[in-house]
Amino acid sequence: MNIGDVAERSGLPAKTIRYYEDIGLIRPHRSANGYRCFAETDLHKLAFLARARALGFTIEDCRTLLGLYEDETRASADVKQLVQEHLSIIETKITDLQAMRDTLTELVQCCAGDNRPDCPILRDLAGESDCTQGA
Amino acid sequence: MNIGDVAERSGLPAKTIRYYEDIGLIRPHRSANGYRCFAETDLHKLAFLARARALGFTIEDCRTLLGLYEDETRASADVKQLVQEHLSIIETKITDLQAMRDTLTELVQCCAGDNRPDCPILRDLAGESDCTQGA
DNA sequence: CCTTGACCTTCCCCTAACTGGAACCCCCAT
DNA sequence: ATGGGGGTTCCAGTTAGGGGAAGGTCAAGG
Repeated sequence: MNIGDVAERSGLPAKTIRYYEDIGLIRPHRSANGYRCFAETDLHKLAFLARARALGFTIEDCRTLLGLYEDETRASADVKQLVQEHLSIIETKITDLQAMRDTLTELVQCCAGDNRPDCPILRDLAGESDCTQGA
Repeated sequence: MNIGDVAERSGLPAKTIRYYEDIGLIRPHRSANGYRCFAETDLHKLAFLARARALGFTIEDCRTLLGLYEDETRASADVKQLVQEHLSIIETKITDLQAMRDTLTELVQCCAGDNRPDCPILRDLAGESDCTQGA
């Protein structure tokens, strides 16, 4: 298969696939004309990577996961631990974003949103006041 | 004030403050010796930026917000709209992360996490099976 | 007067994970 | 032979700074 075919079948852009080769995640063969020549196993790996990336794993996590996947003697505990660490990073991000959302929601509710300049959001950012009353 | 003082008082690293000058968010004066010389208004702006950044606004958002803050003829509607757009980006991120979390949580629960190689997480990433049973 | 240490300056490279574009090659159909 | 749609490499840019080098400045102490 050429890169266009695996791109379509894996759902990854060709650019990304070349990048993954660059950083050593995959090693497709080359045809006589210099084109990358992908086997089914390469496509399989790319699909694996696409799914792992979609679950938010970093590239380095993906590298590790791929290594574990190919290691028939792995311990599932190693996989589980990696995933749990990733999960806790995600939980932290969610918590942080929720805090932002809550604050911003409150600010938005306090702002008249008309054509007058008075704005509790800007006052808050300037540290001048709480949201519910004027400066 | 020198940069160290405003760094401490604004909570921003000196590096960040220099960067903000680089990209035109602030314009501190210079002393005769070439040192940046910050007025209270600069410190005020930096605190504004620190708070806006902590709420997840991009640097470009911050630039716009600062412009609105300094524009006495602004309409609060413009501020509100910017914040609402930012909010919807945050909501999207939260939703995405929650979806990842839910999937990963399910996968983790299915994995024995022992020293055997059999791992439903890897099977899932490989697209081989659902989580609750072997391949 | 000299030194020491803390502070400041600019400059350049590095990060993550790609994306866009330029310049060029290859293959097939007309 | 030529046009279009593949493919190739390499370079630069993205966010929001961080790390560190090489060097100027200032105040205190010996």
